[in-house]
Amino acid sequence: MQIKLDFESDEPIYTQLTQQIITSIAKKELLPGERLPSVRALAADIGINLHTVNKAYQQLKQGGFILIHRQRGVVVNPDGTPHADQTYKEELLKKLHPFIAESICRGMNEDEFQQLCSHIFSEFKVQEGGK
Amino acid sequence: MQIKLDFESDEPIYTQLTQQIITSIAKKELLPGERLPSVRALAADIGINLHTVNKAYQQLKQGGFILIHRQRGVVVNPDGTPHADQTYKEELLKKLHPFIAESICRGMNEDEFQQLCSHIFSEFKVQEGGK
Amino acid sequence: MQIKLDFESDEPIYTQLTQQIITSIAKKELLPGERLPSVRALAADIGINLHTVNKAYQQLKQGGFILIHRQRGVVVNPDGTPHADQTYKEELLKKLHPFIAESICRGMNEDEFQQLCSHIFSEFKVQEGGK
Amino acid sequence: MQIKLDFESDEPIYTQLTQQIITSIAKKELLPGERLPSVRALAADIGINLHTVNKAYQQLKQGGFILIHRQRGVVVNPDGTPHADQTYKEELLKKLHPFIAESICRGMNEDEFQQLCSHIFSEFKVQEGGK
DNA sequence: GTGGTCTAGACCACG
DNA sequence: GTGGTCTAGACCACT
Repeated sequence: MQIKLDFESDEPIYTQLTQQIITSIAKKELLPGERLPSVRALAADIGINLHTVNKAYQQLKQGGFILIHRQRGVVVNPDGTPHADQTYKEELLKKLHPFIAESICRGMNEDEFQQLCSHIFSEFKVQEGGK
Repeated sequence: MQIKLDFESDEPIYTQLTQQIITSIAKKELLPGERLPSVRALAADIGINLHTVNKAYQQLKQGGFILIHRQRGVVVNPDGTPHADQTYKEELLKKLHPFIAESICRGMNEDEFQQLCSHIFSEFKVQEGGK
Repeated sequence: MQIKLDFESDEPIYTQLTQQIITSIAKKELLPGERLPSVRALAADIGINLHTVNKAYQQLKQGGFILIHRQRGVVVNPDGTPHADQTYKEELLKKLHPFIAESICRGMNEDEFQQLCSHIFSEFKVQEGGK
Repeated sequence: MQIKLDFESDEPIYTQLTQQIITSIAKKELLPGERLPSVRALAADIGINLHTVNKAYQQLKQGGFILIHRQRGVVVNPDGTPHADQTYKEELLKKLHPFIAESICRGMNEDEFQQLCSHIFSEFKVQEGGK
C-alpha cells in the first residue's frame, strides 16, 4: 500500500489518508483481516504526526472499515465493511447532489455523468481479478 | 428562490449558499440574465453576515455562474454557465472518486450507484418542463 | 454550571467533563438551546487544555446532547437529547451488568440495588421543580 | 466456566476477565472454595498473556473474590465475597451516577431504568436454583 | 512497543 | 473570536 498525500490541498491530511485507505480496501489491495501499520510506524513512514494518523484510523474505525484489535493491532475489518444502509444512501445522495447540479449547469447530461462514474468504477474492477 | 441553510452542518454557510444557487440555476428556477438580490439584501434576508454572502457570490462568479456588475448588480450569466471542459471533468473525477471507493467497500455495485445518481438527475428533469 | 474535576482519577478528564455536562442537562441546570462556553473559555476557566475540552464537546455532539452551531456557538440540543433507542438500552444493559454481578456477590439483593438507584434518581427529581 | 473475550472492545482484557469471573461467582457457577485454573493454565487456555491473567487475579484477590495460595493455588473465597459495606455502596453510587444522568437526558424514567436492572437481576436468579 | 490521554503552541477558515 | 487542523513531546495503561 502506497500513500500519496497532497500537503497543499485544502482537504485535511487525515481525510486524504482515510480516503486512500478506503480506496486500497475497495481495490482489494488491503484484504479483510490484513494488518495495517501502527500509528507510529505509518506516521514516521509518511512523515506526518502520529496524531494525524490516529485521527484517520479513528475515522476508519468509526466507519467500520477497520478494527483496533488488542492483540493483532490495527486490522481491516475481517467481516468486510458494513453494507450500505438507508442512512448511508441518503447521506450519499446529499453529498452527490451539488456535483450533479453543477454538472447540469455546465451542460452535461445524465449519460455523460454516468460514463464518468463508470470510468471510476472501472479503476476498481481491474484490480478485482488478481492482485 | 428560497434558501435553506443548516447552521449545524459541517459545510460552511457560504458553500451551502453557493450550492443552493447553483441548484436553482440547474432547475431553471433562476434563468440566464435574471437578477439576484444584492449582497446586502440577501444577507439581511437570510440573517447572515455580509462577508458570507459575498464569499458565495465571489465563488459563483469564479465558476462563471453569475456576473457581478458594479451598476447593474448581480445577474445569472446571460450566456449560461460555461460548459464542462477537460479540467472540470478531471476535477469532478477526483471529487467523486472517494465516494465511489466507499460505496464499493459497502457492497454497492455500479448499477446501484448509477441508479442513485439517476434519482438525483430526475429531480432536475421534473423542473425542466416549466417553471 | 460548575465543573468539578478529579485530576487524580483514572477516569480521563474529558470523560469527567462530558459526564458533568450530561448531569447538568439532566438536572435542567442547562436547558435546551442554552449556550455553553467556548472551548477556549471553558479550558481557561477550568485550567485545562483546550483540546481536552474539545474532545468532551465532540463526544457530547456525537451523543446528540449538544450542537455546534455556526452562529450561536455551542448550544444544548434545542430539541432535547435523542430518546433512548433499543441500541442504547442494550449498551446500557452491558454496562450495568458487571455492577450488578458484583453487587450480588457482595450479598446485595435486588431491592437494595433498586433503592440505591432510586437515591440517585431523587437527586435529579429535586431539581426538576425549579432552578 | 467459559470465558468470552472481545479483543476489539475498549474494555481492557483483564477487566473483561475479572468481570466474567465475578459473573460466574454471582451465578454460582463458581462456588466458594472451588479451584480456579492457574495463571499459566488459564493464559494458555484463552490464548492471552500471563501478565493479563495475573492482573485479573490480583484484582479479584484485591476485591476479596478469590484467595491466592502459593501451594493450594487459586480458589474462590471459601467464606464468600465480603459483604457490601458503606465504602462499596458509595463507590457504586458514583459509578452508576453518570449512567442514570444520561438515561434521564434520553427520556427514560425511573421505572424503565429499574425494569432494565430487574432484567439483569433475573439473569442471575435463574441460575440460583441449580448448577 | 502498542494505542490512549494530556498538554502546548501555531495557523487557518469561518462568520 | 470561533472551532478545525496539524505538529510535537510526554506519560501511562495494556499486552
